[in-house]
Amino acid sequence: MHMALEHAILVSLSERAGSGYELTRRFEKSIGLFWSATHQQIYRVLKRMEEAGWVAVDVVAQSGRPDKKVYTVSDGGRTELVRWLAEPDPGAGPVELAVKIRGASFGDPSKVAEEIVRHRSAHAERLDVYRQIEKRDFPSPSALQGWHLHQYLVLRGGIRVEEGQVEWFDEVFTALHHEKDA
Amino acid sequence: MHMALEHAILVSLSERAGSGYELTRRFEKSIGLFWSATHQQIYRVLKRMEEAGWVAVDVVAQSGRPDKKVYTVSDGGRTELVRWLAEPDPGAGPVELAVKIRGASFGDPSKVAEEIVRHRSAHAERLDVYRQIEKRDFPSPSALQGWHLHQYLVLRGGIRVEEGQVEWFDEVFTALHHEKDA
DNA sequence: CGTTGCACTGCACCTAGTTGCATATGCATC
DNA sequence: GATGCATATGCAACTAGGTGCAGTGCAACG
Repeated sequence: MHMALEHAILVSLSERAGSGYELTRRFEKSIGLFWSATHQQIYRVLKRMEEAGWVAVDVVAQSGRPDKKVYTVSDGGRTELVRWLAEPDPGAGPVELAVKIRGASFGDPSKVAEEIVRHRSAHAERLDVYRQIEKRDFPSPSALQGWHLHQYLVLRGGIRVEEGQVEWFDEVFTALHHEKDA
Repeated sequence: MHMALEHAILVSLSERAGSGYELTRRFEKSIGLFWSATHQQIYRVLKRMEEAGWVAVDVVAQSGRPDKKVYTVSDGGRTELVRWLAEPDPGAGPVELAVKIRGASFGDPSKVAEEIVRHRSAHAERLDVYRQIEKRDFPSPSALQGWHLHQYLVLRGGIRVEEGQVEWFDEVFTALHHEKDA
């Protein structure tokens, strides 16, 4: 699962321009509820993004503080974000999808909805596999002990995670779908 | 979130001895339902573990196939596994905890149960924070549109994930607790 | 006036992990 | 007999990311 920090930063900067330092704070809070990135990584990626022409820098002098480099998404960055939002990514995890959802307004939300549908079915299939394993290997769970019980509990974790994912995807799709109509 | 692949391998090898190749297959399947590791990484870690005296190697000649190196957990490895299973790790994610649960029988299951309780409360707290944000920032979700809607949906994802985690932790704790009595 | 502390950026080094390639054995298949 | 596939191991090079350290500027505390 590659993190695609670039795109998370593009989304965040699209919402509001900011410096590397500010972005670090944001990743510690709202975005970073499920995502973490050190300032180092952010500075490095910002540099790379600047070289790629995805962002523009603006050095801002501040009173009482060192200068800061405020980054803004440039045309190249907007184009890339639109491309990425529309591109199917079978390897994307919930975190990447959350970034796509959060950035949907900066591209085509219906494309994001399509991606959600694809992932919903992938997770539904996996959930099905888990449930079949559960039925086949653990027909009477209350009798389990030791090692077998522990294996069962881990499987239960997988089932709960997938259930949650599928329900979430449904919620997201329904909401995006209704929004389209409005 | 460092993966602690060493410990996952220790657990897997405790269940059954095997070669690097076999471990790679296992990580693709049962364990790797939520965990991935390439053969490269596994070979490298096995080498490191051998040097650390956690595993012992046994070269086995096979008919019709190249030789394989079968790894077994040694005393040093068992000690380390017991230590790791009992050690609290606030930075552990659900994946690491799943490994601990799966390996509980090779250490002290009640210590693992304690760790589960700790994480349960951490996730319950986080869930509470999310729910407060939900109530405060999105009092009437059905009216949301665009960007605000998308932010809300991501928050919903976080809430669902945490809910699932907490429920799972409860299930695990209850099961481990009953097992203790039996 | 010195120290502490925050805002802000950055370098150098380390670890974990992936990708691509190499190599060897033996089977089945065309 | 060649080609391809599965088993089995490994090296070399690369990427992503984290850790440690360092420096600047200014403000507030004592």
